[in-house]
Amino acid sequence: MNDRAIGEALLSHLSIIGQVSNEDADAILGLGGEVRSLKRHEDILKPGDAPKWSVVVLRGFLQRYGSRRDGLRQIQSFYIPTDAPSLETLHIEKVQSTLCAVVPSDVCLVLHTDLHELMERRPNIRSLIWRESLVQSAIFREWLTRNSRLTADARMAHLFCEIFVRSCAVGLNDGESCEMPVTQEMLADALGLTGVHVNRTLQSLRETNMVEHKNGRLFIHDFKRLAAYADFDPGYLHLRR
Amino acid sequence: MNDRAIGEALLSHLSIIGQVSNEDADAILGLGGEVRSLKRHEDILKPGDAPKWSVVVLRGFLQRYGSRRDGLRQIQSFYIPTDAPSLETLHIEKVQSTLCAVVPSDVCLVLHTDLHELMERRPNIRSLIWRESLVQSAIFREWLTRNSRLTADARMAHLFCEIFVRSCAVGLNDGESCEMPVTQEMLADALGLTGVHVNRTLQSLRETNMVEHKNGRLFIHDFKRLAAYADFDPGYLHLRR
DNA sequence: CGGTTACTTGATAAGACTCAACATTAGTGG
DNA sequence: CCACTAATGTTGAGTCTTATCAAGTAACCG
Repeated sequence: MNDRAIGEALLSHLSIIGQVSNEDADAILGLGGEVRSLKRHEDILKPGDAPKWSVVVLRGFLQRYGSRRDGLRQIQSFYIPTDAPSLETLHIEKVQSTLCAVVPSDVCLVLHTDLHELMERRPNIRSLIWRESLVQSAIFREWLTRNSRLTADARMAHLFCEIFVRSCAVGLNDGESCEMPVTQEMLADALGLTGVHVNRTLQSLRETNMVEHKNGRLFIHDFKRLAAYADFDPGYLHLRR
Repeated sequence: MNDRAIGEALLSHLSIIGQVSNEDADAILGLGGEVRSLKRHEDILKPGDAPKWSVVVLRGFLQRYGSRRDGLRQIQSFYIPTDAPSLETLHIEKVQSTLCAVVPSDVCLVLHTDLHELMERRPNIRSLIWRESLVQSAIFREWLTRNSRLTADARMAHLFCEIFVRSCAVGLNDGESCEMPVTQEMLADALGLTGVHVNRTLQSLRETNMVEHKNGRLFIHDFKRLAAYADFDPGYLHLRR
C-alpha cells in the first residue's frame, strides 16, 4: 500500500464524474490519511458516531445500511474500491447508518480538516466533491424507484447492472464479470425481498442466461439484454464520457 | 409578495437544519430572484433541463418524480413552502426528474450565480446549503427504507408523519392538521402502491382514529400512536432542537 | 471433524395487484 | 349558475407475487 494510494483512489473516483485538472490532481494525490484494514463484517461507522474523517475504499466491498428500532434492516448502498462512502460527514456530524465491510477490506480515513483545507485551496475540487455527494443522492433516488416499482426479477437485474457498470467505470471488471461478494440475504436486504425469494429470483435470472451470481462474483452473459430487461439507464450514475 | 419573501423562505429553510448568524441572515435576505406562479400540474423542471437557477417554494405544494422508459413513475419527494427542491442543479447540470406543482403554487428562481456569489462571501452559508443537500439525501434513504421494508399501512403512516413534522417545523400546520393536497393516485406513486390499494389503506388507517386524509389535508388525531405504528423516528430530517 | 453460515426446496398464507364497475367531486363551458 | 365532462374516489371479485414457515443440503471455518 503506497502513500499515494489514498489520493489515487479519490482521484479516480472524482475523475469518473467530472473533469480534474492537472493541478487539482496533484493536490488530491498529496492527500494522506490513516489506512485501516477491516475484517469481514467489521463496522467502521455506526449510528451516533461523529467521525473527524471520511472514508475512501481502497480494497474490498462495503455496505451501508439502516436499522430501524423495529428490527427491519435496509441496505442503502454498496461501495467498491475508490468509492467514498461517508463524505456526508463533512457537513452532517452524526452518522445515521452503519458502514461495514462485507469482506476483508482496506479503507483510508481522510481527516475532514485535510479535506476542508484542500477544498479551500482548490475550489474545483470542492465543486467535484459536492457533486459527488449529489450523485450519491441521485443513486438513492434510483434505489427508491427500483425497490418501489420493479418486480423482484427486474430489481435484481437492475442492481446487477449498476454494480457492473460502476465496476467497469473504475476498471474493476474482469471482462464480463466483477466482484460482488454479497450473500443472498444481503441481496434481500438491499432489494426489499426475503432471502428465500432472492434465491428463487436468482435461479430464474440464471435460467434466462443473462446473468449469474456465484462465488461472490457477478457474471454478465448478456448485458444488453439484461439492461433492457430491467430498463436500466445509467444516466443516474452521472458518469463522464 | 414582498421583495424579501425569497430570502425569508430560504432563511427559514436553512434555519431549521442549522444555525444562521445575524450576518448570514442579512446576506440571505438580500437574495432576489424571479417569482413565478405555477398552475396546477405545471412543470418547472423536466428531465434534460439545465437551469441557471434553483427553485425555492413560496406557496403551494410541489413534487419531484422520475419517469422510466417503461412508463413506471415514482414520486421521490414532496415539497412544501420554504423548501428548495433543486439545489442540486448548482453542481449537476442536467436535471433527471420532473419537478411540478401539485396545486397552484408560487416559486422563486434564484440564479446560481447569485447563490455562488453568496456562498463565496459567506462560507457558513455554503456549509449550510451543502448540508441541506445532504439532508435531502438522508430523506431519500428513508424513503427507500420505507418503501422497501414497510407494509402499506406503515408506509402511509410514515409518510404522513414526515409531512406533518416538516410542516410543523416551518409553522405551516394548523393545530393537528396540515396541507397535503395530493390525490390517492399520487400517494400510490410515492409509496410504490396502486391507487386502489391506497384507497383501502387510507380507510383502514382512518378506522384506527390516528390519522385522516381528506380534502387535500392531513388530520393527525394521535401523532404519538401514529409515529409508534410506523416506527417513525424524525432523526433523518436533521431538524435543529 | 463439528458447528456454523449460506443456500435450496416445498407447501401454504398474506398482502398487494388487476380488472371492472360505479359514485362522487371538481372543473369547464354554455 | 347549471349541465356536462373529466378526474378522483370507492367497492367487489379474482389473481398473482412475494412472504412465511419448516426442513434439508452444501459449503466453509476453526
